[in-house]
Amino acid sequence: MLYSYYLETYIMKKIPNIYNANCPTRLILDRIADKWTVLIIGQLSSGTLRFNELKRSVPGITQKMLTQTLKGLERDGIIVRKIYATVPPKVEYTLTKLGKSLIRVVEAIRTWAETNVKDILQSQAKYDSKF
Amino acid sequence: MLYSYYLETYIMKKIPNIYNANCPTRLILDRIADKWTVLIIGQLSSGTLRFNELKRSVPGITQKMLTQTLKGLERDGIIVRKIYATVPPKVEYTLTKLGKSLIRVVEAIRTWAETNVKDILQSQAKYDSKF
DNA sequence: CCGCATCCTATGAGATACTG
DNA sequence: CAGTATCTCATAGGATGCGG
Repeated sequence: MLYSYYLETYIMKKIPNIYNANCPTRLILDRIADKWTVLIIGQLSSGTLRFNELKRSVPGITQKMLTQTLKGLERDGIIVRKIYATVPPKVEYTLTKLGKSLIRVVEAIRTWAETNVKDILQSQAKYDSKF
Repeated sequence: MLYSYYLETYIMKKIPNIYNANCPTRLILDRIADKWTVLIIGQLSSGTLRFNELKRSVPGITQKMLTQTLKGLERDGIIVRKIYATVPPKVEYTLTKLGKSLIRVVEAIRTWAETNVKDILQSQAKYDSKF
């Protein structure tokens, strides 16, 4: 079941189906579109961080959302979680190779966004002024 | 107010602040991460379509979400809306130049997603099997 | 044909309090 | 320190019915 999309498209040689909720593009969009994911990856891009270091470096994030997002990222293989059985406990989060390659994707989006933000904001202002 | 981010970063020469909700990257992520936006842009990439043509070509979309998404895209200057004062009414939607350039961004995401989906799904399966 | 208005529900996400 | 658990509220999104 987990592999249904993969089976469909890669093994059975069908074309990717963007309308499928398991479509890779949708999978990635849903992940990076998350409110906090990009911020967390941004912080980890400079190196390993502990839980509370991350919490402090991402302004406004709650413990719940940090935990939740980190779990999802670990599940996707984008970060690794290393636990030290010390007192007090210590947990480190590091980007994997996969996670590091994701930085470039976000950069591409940022480049497009920054070159076009002026047009978009102007279009929005023009649209809104009609009402 | 609408231009606050733009003023801050481009006119006042400050660096982009990804933590600001008006940050261009966040603006674009929020737009393309929308459940339907990518699908609609995908359909329009092959040419102009009418409202009900779009509705039929995007399986599962409701009238509400189609209207809502199209409005947002028009507001952002990504599509243009042309109304024909006929009976029955006819409304056509077409990608703007800006909208067409967005296709390439989505393609970049798709490329990354498709090259890495296998690893991600395997990581997820491995993670889930632990519990 | 192309919507808008309304109601309803599920999920997302913040605040708060508690534990190994 | 690094979480979990629960409560609550806001929003997104689906279903349905009406209107120009």
